[in-house]
Amino acid sequence: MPRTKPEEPNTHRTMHVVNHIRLLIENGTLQPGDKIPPEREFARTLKISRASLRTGIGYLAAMGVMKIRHGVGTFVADGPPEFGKASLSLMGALHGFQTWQMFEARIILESQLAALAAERGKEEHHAALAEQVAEMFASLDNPGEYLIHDLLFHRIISQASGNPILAALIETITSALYDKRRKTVERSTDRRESAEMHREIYRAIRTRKPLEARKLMEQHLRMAQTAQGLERPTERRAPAGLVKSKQAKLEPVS
Amino acid sequence: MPRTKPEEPNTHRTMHVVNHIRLLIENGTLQPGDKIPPEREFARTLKISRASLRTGIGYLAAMGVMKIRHGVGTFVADGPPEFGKASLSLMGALHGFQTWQMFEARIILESQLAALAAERGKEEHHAALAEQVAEMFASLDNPGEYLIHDLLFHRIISQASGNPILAALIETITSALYDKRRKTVERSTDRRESAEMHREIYRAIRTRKPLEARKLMEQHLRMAQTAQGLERPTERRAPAGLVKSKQAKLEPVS
DNA sequence: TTATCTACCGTGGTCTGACCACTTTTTGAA
DNA sequence: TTCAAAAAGTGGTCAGACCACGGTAGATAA
Repeated sequence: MPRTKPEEPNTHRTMHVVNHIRLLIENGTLQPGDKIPPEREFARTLKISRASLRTGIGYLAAMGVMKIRHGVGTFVADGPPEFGKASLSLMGALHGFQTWQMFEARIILESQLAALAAERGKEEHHAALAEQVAEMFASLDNPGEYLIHDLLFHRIISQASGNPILAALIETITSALYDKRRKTVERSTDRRESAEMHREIYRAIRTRKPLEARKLMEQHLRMAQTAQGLERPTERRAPAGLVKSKQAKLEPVS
Repeated sequence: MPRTKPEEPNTHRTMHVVNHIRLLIENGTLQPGDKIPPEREFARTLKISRASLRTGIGYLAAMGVMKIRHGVGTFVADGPPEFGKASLSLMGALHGFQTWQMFEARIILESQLAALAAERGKEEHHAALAEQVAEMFASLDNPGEYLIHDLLFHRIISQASGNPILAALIETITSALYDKRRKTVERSTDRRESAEMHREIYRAIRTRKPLEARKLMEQHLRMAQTAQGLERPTERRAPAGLVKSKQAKLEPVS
């Protein structure tokens, strides 16, 4: 009789909490924006200590599934899907992500997203895009306002693409890029040019021209990249031996 | 004198821990694979309770930055960069991700990744790819073994792309897809065909033909998708009113 | 009556210290 | 020498108390 362990109430309380909440979400009991019971009460319900419950909730919060508001309560995340805010930042510190790499990822993803939006976008998306373009033209002299509509424009395209996973990926990268972007002081003429590019993208999407939408989006983003001096450093390939910077070491694929 | 608060030892202990460890990583004190001090000791060092320290560590672990091993210690994650394992799964439950959407994201990302690898791949990557292709041909009759080399092949391409962010994105999606994939019983003839496609992709990368590499990769993945019956459901667009399934509701862009 | 402030309450945040569970290392007996 | 038992080291859980924040209802002032 090697091991007789019929019941195992162990199995990490953390995951117990995570799975429990996952079930509540999957079966519709918990919807985005909903509030979960207070910690003390919820802990009693699950028959675990409040400390363990908090560990599980913290886990979910770290991944952007839950939003905790001190003194108010804990809620299921609403708004656009997004991976943990600090996630990219932390991973960046660990693996030496460069800003130009974030931009490259964004260009690749968002260009494709624009093409998908052109294929699948619905009338409601077209209307929303048109509105944002109009708002952009209306706020050429208000950098803060302009930026908001710029962000919304891109977010609507994400939704119109019909692929929430790609949308979430983009959202994560964009939010990480946002801080740096905000610091850039753009000239009014830049904004005008930018607004017109957005309008062209909108038209390509509305008239369902995926190839053109992709091309325009890529062009737009490359221009934005250049404006912030975030291009990929010129490739000066090492002749023979590779010079490894501190974090450039190649993962051994374990 | 309304408020005299020169020092603010508050600022969420959790983030305090996160930032502290982030700094240790950024300045090189902590490298992937390193072990951090025992909780009791570390907590004393940071002048916080062990409970708070654990909250912070849990946060980092949730995002895949730290790996906790009960009875052994807590370590900085090594291996390929990857966002939290359960992350996609949780987000999927919350926003109704579909399997075909995961596959679509993978196709888009990985095709582009193959193109980048063809542009930037180094000799070491070419060698590693060749080895995996050889191993694949050598294990046509061993599904488990074959799958390992298949995964490694794609992972090496990720590294060769020179963009660790895109690599991390792919890694996350792939690992989420892995479980479903493992269940599929593939025929030996399928594997042979698959292996030959991999070889062609390898050749395109080695001879630095980005367009061809992308095309082949896309072709390969679409075939894999079909083999598992994960295509996008045929678009039967609703005539007038849109029928919204439970999770298909459009985010209101907040 | 209306506006404002303040005290209270509910909720998440932190602390303490004890004990449990898993691994690895050491010990000591066969 | 071998191997099983004990000890040590580390993360996991628990309990209960108290702190900090945000919202709100009642008290107070205009």
